[in-house]
Amino acid sequence: MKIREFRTQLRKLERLVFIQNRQLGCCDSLTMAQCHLLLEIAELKSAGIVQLAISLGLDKSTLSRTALALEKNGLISRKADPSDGRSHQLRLTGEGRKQISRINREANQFYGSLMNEVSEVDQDRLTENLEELVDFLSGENIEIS
Amino acid sequence: MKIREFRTQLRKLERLVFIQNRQLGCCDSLTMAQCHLLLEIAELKSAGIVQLAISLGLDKSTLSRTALALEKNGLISRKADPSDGRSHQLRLTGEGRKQISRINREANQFYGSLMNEVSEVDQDRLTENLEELVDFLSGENIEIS
DNA sequence: ACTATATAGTTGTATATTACAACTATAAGG
DNA sequence: CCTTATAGTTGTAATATACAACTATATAGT
Repeated sequence: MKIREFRTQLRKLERLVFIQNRQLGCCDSLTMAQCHLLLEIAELKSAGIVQLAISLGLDKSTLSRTALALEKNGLISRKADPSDGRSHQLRLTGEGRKQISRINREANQFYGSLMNEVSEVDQDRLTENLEELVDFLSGENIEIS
Repeated sequence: MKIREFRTQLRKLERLVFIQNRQLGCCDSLTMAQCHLLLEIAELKSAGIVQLAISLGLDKSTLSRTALALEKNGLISRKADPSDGRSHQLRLTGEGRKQISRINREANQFYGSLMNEVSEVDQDRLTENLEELVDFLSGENIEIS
């Protein structure tokens, strides 16, 4: 059984990603939590606090405060949901989109320089490996042949 | 270029691992940092604060305090290094080893139940995939064929 | 329509995680 | 010995997070 080896590697990966995230530093102007939230809002286009809390696996109070910080920084805006008086939809502002570009540029540079070290075939394989792992850890592995 | 896809998946993996770690909860008696440190000491058998700080990628002050907590909980002991009066070697106590067993039992159960969902061949492939990713992200990819 | 319950979000509070800087004590090289 | 390097601790501050209590709005049952 490979579980022990698997777990050891997973811990290594965890720490690597932690350290790399800190080095990338989200352009030095955002905290990590803010950066994660910004990227998630970008992905969902428009979302409320509770929805974001669920999709990031965090408490809604945490998200409420992090979103407030992003709003103060002018990176997102909130708009009352006309169909539900309790809910506010969060969206990127123009400045938010610029920030996303900066984050992407830095991250692409970092991961791009790693990718340049390996062949195109390996690049594809690494990405597939990663997807497979994500599916596996999500418990969405039923259809892996 | 697969970078964008790769990064998206990496963020997903990050959150998955974060949430799963919290659910596993290190047997409800340790914080996550303490759990990581305990596992690292188990791996190194015996180590000083600075060595652990380097191998975990954290500041020595952080490790100093986390180690103190583990010591107070009776999970590790420290012994003055006879060859260097500044250094203290940290080691697991019997209780620490028991805790490690509990952590491993819980984690093996969790990952084991995921592993049971896939074939043995896939289990091996997933572990290899993970190793390859760790090497890639470490920048130790020079010899990947 | 009225009341009970559920949901979206905010705020108060506490804890954990971490880094940086300043410090003490010991080591090692000249 | 004197200077510099290293191991570890302590003070301080920022970040990250959860849980519980709260407000306001929505929805369902009667």
